[in-house]
Parts: sequence; structure tokens; C-alpha cells
Amino acid sequence: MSWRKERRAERGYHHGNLKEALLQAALGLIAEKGAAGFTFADAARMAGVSAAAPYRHFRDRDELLSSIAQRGFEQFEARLTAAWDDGRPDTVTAFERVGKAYLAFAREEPAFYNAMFESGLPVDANPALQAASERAFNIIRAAAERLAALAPPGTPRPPAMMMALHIWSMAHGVASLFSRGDAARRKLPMSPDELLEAEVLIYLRGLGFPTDRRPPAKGAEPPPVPPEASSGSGVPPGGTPGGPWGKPK
Amino acid sequence: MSWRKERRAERGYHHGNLKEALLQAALGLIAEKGAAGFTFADAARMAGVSAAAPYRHFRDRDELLSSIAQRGFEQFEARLTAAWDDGRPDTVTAFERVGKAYLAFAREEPAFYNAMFESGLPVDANPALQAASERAFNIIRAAAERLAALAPPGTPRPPAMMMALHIWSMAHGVASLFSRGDAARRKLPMSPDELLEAEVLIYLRGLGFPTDRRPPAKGAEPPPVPPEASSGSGVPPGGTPGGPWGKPK
DNA sequence: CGGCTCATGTAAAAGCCGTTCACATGAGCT
DNA sequence: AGCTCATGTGAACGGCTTTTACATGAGCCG
Repeated sequence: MSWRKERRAERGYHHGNLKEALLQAALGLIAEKGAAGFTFADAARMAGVSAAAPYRHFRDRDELLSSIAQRGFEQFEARLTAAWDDGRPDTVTAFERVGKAYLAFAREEPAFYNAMFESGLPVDANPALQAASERAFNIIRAAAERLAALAPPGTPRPPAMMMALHIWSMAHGVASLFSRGDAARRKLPMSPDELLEAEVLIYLRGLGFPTDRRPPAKGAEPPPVPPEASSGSGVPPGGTPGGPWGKPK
Repeated sequence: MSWRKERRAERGYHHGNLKEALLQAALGLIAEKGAAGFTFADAARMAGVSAAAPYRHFRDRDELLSSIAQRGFEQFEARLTAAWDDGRPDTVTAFERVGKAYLAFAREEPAFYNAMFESGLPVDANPALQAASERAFNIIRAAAERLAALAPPGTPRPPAMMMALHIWSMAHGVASLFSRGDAARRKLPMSPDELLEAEVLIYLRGLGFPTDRRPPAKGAEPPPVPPEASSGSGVPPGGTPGGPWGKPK
């Protein structure tokens, strides 16, 4: 009997790289229709195999989704790491860059972001997933730690973990509400990036950090703060004229 | 033929209040299994009617979900309004209360919250829904406006819209990441409520607001700030000893 | 009271999905 | 050449969504 039906004229009976093909197909579908609308059968179709084939590579639909989320967290971590760049050229600048990277990821990788944060996956039911998520968060945590160490003398040093959680929640809140798909249409007075930047700067200011960035004066990280310490709350007088959000009229 | 099958011995052929029953059933199911796992057929079953009956009251599954989200936004608005209480007893206290109400809603009404923010509904494809969401946000916006008007003299007055968006993103970020279901398990150094409160206080401090709350000294809202104005950035020296997050060791 | 009408509910059916199972194929090893 | 096992197939089951033709009975009108 002539088994060679048209369909798999190119690739023989065996696909050769189905697992990867399925992941890519799913990624595309999720970007299009969201994790909820994505269909296992659709991914199979798109890869040119029968509906049952995917089960040779993933226990079920959820496992495919988890795999994508896993990859997402890994790429996320990589991008945050790159953005942080170990705090160069100075801690605050690098910190801001991490925030922007967070938003950029949400914007540029909607499929990953969706799988990671909006798919309703039980993240902590999957140890590998949870670990990957933890690793990504640790970048922010490490950055916060470096930042906390910079607390101006005379200022109480804020707990780094708390700072990290705060920054994370800001970035996540802005990304979820304004930086993607639907709600992104809400007309804002500024871009999500600017919104987050201002938010973080105001926050850091509230902690007593100097937030008027300028090219660091030759390597020395802690800029010479005149130790009139213990009297004030540490917020410098000069700084950005008009606050971190620009000039008010 | 004996049509009277057991099933509807109690209520006759007509249910009498099916629409409401379906909404309630759906609410329960969403709370249990999330909006993704919720099933139109299940709701029908729970209400004791056939799978086709719901179509007499909702165009499709999505419309039921939208109805729930709609109600959710209305209740949300009501709770925020109550929490704001027109800024009593003082603006900052009331503002804090709004933040807590946001988290409380996310915690106590997981089904509504899920439908509103995590169901993947195209919010702005539905004008009624978008309007309801807008009305809820407007509470925060109004509160931010009142707060902005309190900017201490000598401090640049922050744009109220920006403040509102910032606060919203903080509340939403904390709620999404830490205050519900899965990720809530992440062991935090403090409760989500405390986390958000500290975050907002630090932020307000960054804007130059005095954040050491005390019973307002007899009605007068703007506490007499000695006008040594134009020199400092407005952050008061005294305030909460050790910052809004408690005492550092 | 009798009969009409229309909102509301039902069963059946079509089409899709996820998942499982027995079976087919062929790549790689011996 | 022959064996084996990972990988893919088709068929089938049950469940879900949605549509359709039909049943029921509450409320109104005469």
C-alpha cells in the first residue's frame, strides 16, 4: 500500500526534531492567542504531525507549558544579568537598567511572559520551575543588596530583601498593567519605561539615596558624601531639579 | 411518557432564577479552579440545568466571565471608595487604607480578582467592562489628587496621575506576586500588607511627604511645616525612627 | 376559564480537544 | 541481515462549546 501520503513527503515518518518544533510552534501560538487559547493539537498540526505525537515528548499539555515557562525564566534571568552587568558603570544606573530590562522582556517576549506569569501554571508545584524563577529573582536581590550597601551614612540601611521585593513588585505591576497587550492601550501620561523609572527613582529617594545620576566621578562608587550625617534623613538637597519625573510647570 | 425525571422534582421545568444561579456557581468554580479551569457545562450542572440552558442568558462562556469581571470591578470600586472614606481622618492614613483594601480584595475575593485580572479577558474590547475598571481606578486617582495637593511647600508638586499610576502598579504588583494562591507561598520577611505599606510610605517619602502619621492635630490637614522651604528637598528629619519599615538593627 | 405566545429549558448532534492504546516505521546497533 | 526501541499514526473515548429543533408552562388577553 502506498503509505507515503503527501503530508510527509519532505520529512519521513520521523520528524527528527519534534520536541523543539513543538516548543517553537507553541511559542508562536501563545504569542498570538495567549496561553489559554493555545492548543496542544494546534501545535502538533503546525509541526506537521498527528495529535498523538506530542505525547512522546511531553506528558501532557501542561508539561509543554511548563517547559516554555522554564525557558522563559532562563532567558529572563540572562537578560536581567546582562542588564545588571555587575553594577557597572554605577549601581543606580545599572539598577535602572534592570528595571528597563524587566519591561523590555515583558514587551518583547509576550509568549514567555504569558507562560511565566499569566498562564495560571502552579509555579511552585514544579520544583524546577520554582528554582528557575528563584534564580531570576536573585538577580534583583543581588542588585538590591549592592544598592543597600550604598545607603548614605547617617541613613538607616534598608533591608535588601525588602528593597528587592519592592522593586520587583513595581516592575511586575507596571509590566502587567501597562506594558502589554490590552491594558497597554490605556493612555498614559508617559511610557511604561518612564513610569517605572520615575517610580523607582522616587522610591530610592524615599530611602535616602542620591538619585541625581551623573557620570561617576572616576571609579569611586560611594560619592563623597559630606558627613554631616546624623542630623538629616539623608536626602540630598540638590539632586534632580524638580524631582525624578521631570520639571513641573 | 413520564417526563418528570427525578432531577427537577423540586423546581419545575423553569428554574426561575437561572442567571443569578449561574453567576454564583461560576464564582464558586473560579475560586476553586481558576478562570482557566472553569467550565460552562460545570456551572450548568451545578445549577441543575442542561448544558444548553446557560445560552438563554449568556451569549457564550466569555460573556459569563465578563459579567463576573464587571461585578468584580463594581465591588472593587465600592471597597476602595469605602476605604478612602473621602480622605478621613487624614489623607495619608486614608491612602494607606486604600492600599490595604486593594490587597484585601485580592485575598478575599479570589474569584473576582481572577476574572478581572487573570482571566485573559480582552478588557478593553468590552466598553462596559473598561468603564467599570476606569471607575475603580478613578478612586485611586482622586485620592492621589488630594495627596498631591498636600505637597509640602517648597517641594515640587508631583503630577497626581503619575502618583496614581505608581500606587496602582505597586498594589497590583504586590497583589499579583505575593498576595494570592501560588506565589504567596514564597516566604517573605513580612506580610504582603506590610510590604505594600512600607513600599508606599517610602515612595511618599521620596516625594517629600511627611510620613510619620499621628492623630491630626484638630482638623487642620496640612500640618504646619516650618517654611525653611526652598533649601531642603522636603523630607522631614524626625519622622518614623528608622524608616517606614521598622527599626534596623 | 380557555387559548396564545414567548421566554426559558431540553435533548441531540456537530465539531474540537486532550488523552490513551495498539500498531507501524525506520534509525542505529550487532 | 535482523533486532530493538524510540518515535509517529489512526482510532476511539469522554468532555466541552455551541447550535438547532422541540417541549414546557407562566402570564396575558379575550
